[in-house]
Amino acid sequence: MARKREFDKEKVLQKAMLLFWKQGYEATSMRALQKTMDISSSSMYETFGDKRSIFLAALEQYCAIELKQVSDMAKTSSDVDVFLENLFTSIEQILPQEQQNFGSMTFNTMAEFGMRDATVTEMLYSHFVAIASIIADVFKQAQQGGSIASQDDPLHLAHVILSTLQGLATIKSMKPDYQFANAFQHIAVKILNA
Amino acid sequence: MARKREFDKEKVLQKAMLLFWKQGYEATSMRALQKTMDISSSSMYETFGDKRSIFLAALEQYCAIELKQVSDMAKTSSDVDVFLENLFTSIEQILPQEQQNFGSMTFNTMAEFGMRDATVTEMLYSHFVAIASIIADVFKQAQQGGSIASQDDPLHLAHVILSTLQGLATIKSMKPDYQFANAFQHIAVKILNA
DNA sequence: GTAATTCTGAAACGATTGTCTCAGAATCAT
DNA sequence: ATGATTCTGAGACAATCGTTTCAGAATTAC
Repeated sequence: MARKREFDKEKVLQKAMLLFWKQGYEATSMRALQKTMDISSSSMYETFGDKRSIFLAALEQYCAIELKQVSDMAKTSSDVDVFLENLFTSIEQILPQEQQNFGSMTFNTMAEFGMRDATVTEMLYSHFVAIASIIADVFKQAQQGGSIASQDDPLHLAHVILSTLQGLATIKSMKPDYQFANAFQHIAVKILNA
Repeated sequence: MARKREFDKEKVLQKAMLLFWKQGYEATSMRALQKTMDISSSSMYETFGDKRSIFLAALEQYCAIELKQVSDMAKTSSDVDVFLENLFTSIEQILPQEQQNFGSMTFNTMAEFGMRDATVTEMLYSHFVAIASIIADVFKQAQQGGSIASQDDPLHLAHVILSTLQGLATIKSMKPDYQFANAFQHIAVKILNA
């Protein structure tokens, strides 16, 4: 029979994801990708397909990681304040091994792609909705438990806060020591009680 | 003496700005730029310099337009609610002739560049701070006049609301019929009274 | 061993990238 | 008209782009 694949598909894809995340789609060349993934170009094309396919796979992996992270936070957070705290902390390090911050890959991709690629748009939006839905569930329970005062639709609250979070992440990707970061979380708490 | 320049530098630059805004930096080629600006490549390089220089000039023009727009709104809006209304409406059309939405060029550029170019970072951040400062002034006056209830630092409020606004603009650039857009403005009003 | 499969690395494909050059047409002041 | 200046348009530069090919080494199952 045949030789087995020598590299871990997921790990190699994660390296690609990190590069796309850091540099964006257009600024990332196949040669840079290949160097980072540390496999031959032939293996790269055979395993993942062309550049767009690699990007889609990388974006999907990013979404899955982010979704799991928020989902875990929703499960383990003792109350809404802790959950919010975790949410705002999470934008500092989605992947533990990386110390630098590149913002949110989904938001970066929204900004770069706009409506150019229907597949990308669909992925990004359904992911955004999924995350917002998780956050909304936490808010809804908190409303019912009386721990937040706002009577607004929890889904509305979730969308606004998620968007604010992404905005902050984008600013911090450019200005890591952005001095107003703390204000965001403070005001987010107020939103939930207005 | 010499022949005069036949094209309007500002107008040509605006065409470049629109293309960069729509497509981002990397996705915009010099040939596409030249076609859009509708001048010869020689004139292009002689008048504006290389690609990065054109981009910097275009970004500067965008910032100036946006700054003036927000500044005008701050002056003419009768009260905070109207000002907020205008702010949220403005992301639909910064330039009147364009019907499609590309989000905010400054935010898009933040996402695309990150910290790669110190000059770009400096431009973007100082612009962000300038806009936030204008918004903060409106909030401050409203606080003193008693038309908003929040006792938070108006600059903090301004930063959060501006970031939220940019986040919304980014989402709408991908999903123009984003169904939660209205919730943003509604919640923004609540922030100012929490 | 043999046969099957998958790796690598380098080379090459045409297309496109950013940039520059230059001859000639066009426009100006005198 | 003359000379000065600035336009245009086409073409060229080396470099890089995404992608494909292929010979040979490496690893597997029998």
